[in-house]
Amino acid sequence: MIKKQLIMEKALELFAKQGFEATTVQQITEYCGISKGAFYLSFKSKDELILALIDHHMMQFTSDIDYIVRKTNNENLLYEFYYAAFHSFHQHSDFAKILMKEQTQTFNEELIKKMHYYDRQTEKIILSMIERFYGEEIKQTKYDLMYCIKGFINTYSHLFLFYNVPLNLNLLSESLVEKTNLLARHTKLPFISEELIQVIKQPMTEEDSKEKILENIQKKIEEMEESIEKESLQLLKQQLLEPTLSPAIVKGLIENIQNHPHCKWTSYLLQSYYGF
Amino acid sequence: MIKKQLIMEKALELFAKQGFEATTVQQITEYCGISKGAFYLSFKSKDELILALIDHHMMQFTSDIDYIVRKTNNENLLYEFYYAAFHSFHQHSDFAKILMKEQTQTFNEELIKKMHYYDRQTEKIILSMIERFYGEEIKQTKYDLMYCIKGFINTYSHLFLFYNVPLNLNLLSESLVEKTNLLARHTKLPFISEELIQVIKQPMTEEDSKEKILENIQKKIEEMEESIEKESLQLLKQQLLEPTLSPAIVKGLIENIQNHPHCKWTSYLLQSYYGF
DNA sequence: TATAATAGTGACCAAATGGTCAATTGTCAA
DNA sequence: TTGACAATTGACCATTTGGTCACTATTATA
Repeated sequence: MIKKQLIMEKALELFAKQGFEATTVQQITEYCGISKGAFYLSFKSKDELILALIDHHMMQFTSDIDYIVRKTNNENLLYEFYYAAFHSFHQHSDFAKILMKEQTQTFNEELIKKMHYYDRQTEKIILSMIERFYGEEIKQTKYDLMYCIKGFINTYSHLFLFYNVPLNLNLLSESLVEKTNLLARHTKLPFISEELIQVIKQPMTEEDSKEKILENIQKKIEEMEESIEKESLQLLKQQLLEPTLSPAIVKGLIENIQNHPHCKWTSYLLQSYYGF
Repeated sequence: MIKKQLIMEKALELFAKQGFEATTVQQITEYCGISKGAFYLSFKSKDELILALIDHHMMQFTSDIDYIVRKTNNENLLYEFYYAAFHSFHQHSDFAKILMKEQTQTFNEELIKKMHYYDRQTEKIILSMIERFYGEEIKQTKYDLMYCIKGFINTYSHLFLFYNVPLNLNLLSESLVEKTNLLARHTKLPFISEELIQVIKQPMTEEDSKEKILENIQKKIEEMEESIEKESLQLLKQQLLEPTLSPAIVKGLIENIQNHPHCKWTSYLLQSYYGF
């Protein structure tokens, strides 16, 4: 299990530097100081490794951003969002680079699906954020605004990911807040209509079904020692199988696991599921 | 020579669908209905093919956009720019897809350099456009604006490149003009300063030296039959070797070759060189 | 028609890659 | 110390890839 982590960390570095396809299993094992066989004890294939990397980091990123957006009050909402997003990209710049590089690549059907899935999650978060922040004001232009925000993050990330520029996160975030406000408050001419969004959404099929959440919870329960968090998870599992608890209690239970470092994604899924 | 074109067209399709690395020479030759040997008669290597593709299309794109920006009066400048850019992307969507996919990939040092080079050209064009259009007004924020425009094009291109959405180019362009105007007229808080741009520009070294332009002109002269355009090229070549003509005449000569389908890039280079 | 020159073919090659597995090494309870 | 079990190794394999070249077909020329 610890070996798995070592491989993931080292491989991440190599993938960021050379790209996924261009990095050989040999290189990875050499860089880890292990044998080829040992690699295949931890991962069934090279593909499984990249998939695991994507999952690990995107779960982290998505739940982090979601948490920030949830907990921040309206006044600093946009700023905190941008700050958190860029901070995360900066801190995990190797992963962010992979994300940029492999974004639209086509080797692996499953990988594409995963990317799409997490992309949708991010869009959902951004959308809920601007709906809360601007309210009715942006009803007609919210999809455009969401796309622009995504575009800003993408474009400006390049600056510090691929050039070694000194990064003033504070200024960057403030600057983008200003731009976002301008677009939100004065745009009259949206391009992305509701129906356009429907067309785009088509390819998304995989929903977070109850079964998938249960599976996730079960896994977490198994790898966790006795604690309040574990008990909360068990109760939440029961609740999913047979609803008996009141929403307040459920929310409290989710709150309980929120801060456990291994349950961020689980709590994100549950919050999405229960619509909190 | 005609074979070369066939290969480029067919390969473009495959690259767009599967990516460069994932497409084998075998697949290309089969798709063209030729033998492997024939492929290597036209291109020294697979790398040379992708390089040729990039050059061909980026020269086209860059000089087209530059021409549009030059010839359009201020009133419709932004609109025409966006329209032309998206129109070009749409018409050569296979190439645009490759551009997106291989954007930040690292296989080939030379390819990266090429991409950077054309990227800088595009930035130059956008910058000159907004400087002309907004004047002093955006002095402090022009680099941010330029990045946002690039970001808009990137972000919104995805919509029609990777999803089959019906495309209303007119609406899209108008919508982006509105956004651009908002950002240009009201942004007070730039992020990208002059010195930041200098840091980024560092890696660009390859300038369009006189020698490179001469080389290009010579090639065009050789593959051209007798015509006004050829004569103009010969005079322009002379002028580069030994300046004797007045600027007005030079400008006229460039004008002459402007419309020849094979001289668009040459005329772009000359205009850049003479600062017209 | 004969000859030369050019274009095109596809079997073949060396190198590299993801993945396997018999053999070796390490661990630890008895 | 032993021996059973698990972890680890790296030589090995099948396959694929970009690229070559001796040979054939076609076209232009005399």
